[in-house]
Amino acid sequence: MPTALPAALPTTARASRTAAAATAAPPPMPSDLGTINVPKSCDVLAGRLQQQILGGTYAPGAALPTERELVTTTGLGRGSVREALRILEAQGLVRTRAGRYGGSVVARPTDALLATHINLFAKGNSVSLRALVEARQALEPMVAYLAARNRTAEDLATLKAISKRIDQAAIDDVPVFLQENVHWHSALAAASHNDLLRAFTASISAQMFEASRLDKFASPDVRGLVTHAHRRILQAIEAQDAVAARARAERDLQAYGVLLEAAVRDTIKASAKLAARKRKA
Amino acid sequence: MPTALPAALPTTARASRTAAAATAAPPPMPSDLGTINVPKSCDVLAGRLQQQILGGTYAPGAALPTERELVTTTGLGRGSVREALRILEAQGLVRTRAGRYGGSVVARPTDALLATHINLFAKGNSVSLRALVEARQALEPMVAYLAARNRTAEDLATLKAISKRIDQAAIDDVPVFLQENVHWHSALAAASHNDLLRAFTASISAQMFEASRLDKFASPDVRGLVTHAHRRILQAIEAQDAVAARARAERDLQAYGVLLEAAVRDTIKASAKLAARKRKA
DNA sequence: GTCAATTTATGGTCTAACAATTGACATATC
DNA sequence: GATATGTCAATTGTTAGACCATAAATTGAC
Repeated sequence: MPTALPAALPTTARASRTAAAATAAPPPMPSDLGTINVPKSCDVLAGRLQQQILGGTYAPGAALPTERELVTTTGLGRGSVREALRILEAQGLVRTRAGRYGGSVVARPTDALLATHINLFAKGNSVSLRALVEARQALEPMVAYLAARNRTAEDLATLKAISKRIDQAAIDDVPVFLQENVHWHSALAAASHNDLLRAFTASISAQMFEASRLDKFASPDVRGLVTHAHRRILQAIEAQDAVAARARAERDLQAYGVLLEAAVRDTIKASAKLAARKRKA
Repeated sequence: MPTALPAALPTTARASRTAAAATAAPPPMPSDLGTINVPKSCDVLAGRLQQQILGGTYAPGAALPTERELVTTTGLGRGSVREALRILEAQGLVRTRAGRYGGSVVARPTDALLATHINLFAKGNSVSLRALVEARQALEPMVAYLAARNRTAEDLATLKAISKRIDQAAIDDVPVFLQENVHWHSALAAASHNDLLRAFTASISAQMFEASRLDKFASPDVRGLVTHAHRRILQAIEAQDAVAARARAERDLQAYGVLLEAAVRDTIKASAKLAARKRKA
């Protein structure tokens, strides 16, 4: 028999396998045991380790016990231990390396990982382009505001360099233009010095990049609008005028949203026309 | 020898184990092979399945092949297959059940799961309360705006019910007050009918709830301010006046932020005083 | 018809073994 | 001495096989 583990399962770990009865915890009625939930051993271990990592028992960079140590201390099999480590790895809390002096070390979840998860959520739930644009309209003005307030000289230099590359590419190199555009938004978010907004923005920018590449939404006049908007926002950030930066970001995003909606409408019309032609033939 | 798998690893799966050389892809210089990255078989399988799920090969609700089928079709061992499934499970893309006619079925990543990952990111990177408040200041006005525009009659009824409960609890039941407060923000976000904003808001609300519970930040006057703010926003949402809803959310969040900062300053002062007293003794 | 026992395909878990990886150390070569 | 090269050992990576636990379908008793 596998060694019995104490039953507490951290709530942050993962969704429970069986739906909770009615509204959350069942009241302790006499002889009315609530729905019983038997967690997987790997989930329990992952949850425990997660608690310890977040609780500071293992600082970032510190080495977790080796797999075989975990096997002996927990009484679980190596397979279960490894599954637990894969879960923690997917959460970005550990990094595992093979070889002597290898093993699992505690890590901080990266921006990129959070962006991946946001991406999965959006794709998995078929989040509309409209919702994406709305989220960006919510975030970017605050990002611009904070960037103007908190930017360093280095942030400003980075933004200027990217802006220059965008101006050059806007003339004739659409792929580079779009790519550098993503960089601009990332750099802006970095300048805000707010990790959460930075991660949110990174994910949304990446997704809008995909969308605009697929929908071929980057006509010369849109490119002109974008470069102009960047210039104006950059000026406000250079002057550290937070209120102006926010106002300009708001206005330009509104214009961008209108343009995008028009483009989407056109695309839909075009595909409808195409479908009609197909029906005729 | 383990069966050789074709080498393409989807970029969305996980961070690569070895750092990429310099800036992204190394140019194809003669005899300059880039850093070689040998992925784990479970990561490759997880990536493939992820691609198939997102690509529509398996629709939500559809059953994945059984573990043993995957073992035979991929040539991998069962351990690797199971590790891949744990990764997908952590990403919220599959749900696995034991027993006959059990197995892994494709799922949509839930709000709660995304909130968990945002939570891990914030905790793992020690994101400041200030950053949290700023993110909320960015999101909530847009949420209120959209809620006023998109709310259904049902949304409105839910918000009213919660608002009533908050008013009652504000008088003397602080824990319930705080908990219902989280519900309020969730319901508001739900009324916006924007999945992304809903998930973001849910995570941030939950984290602020924790923070305010720990910091005992809920004095009677703060509670009064909050209930008043909710009433005003609710009125705008009932009237479907999006602009007013946004403006009120903005104003109230600003006030809230100021109050919170003052409270944090007090807490710091108090703990400093305490430390000073300890040094004396 | 209802309920309990049985069946059986599935995931959950452990053990055991070997392969692959990788950093440290020792050795050889110049 | 400096720089390759080889060897070693600890660790993860991976497979194989067995058995247990779970749960839906089926069967059978009443």
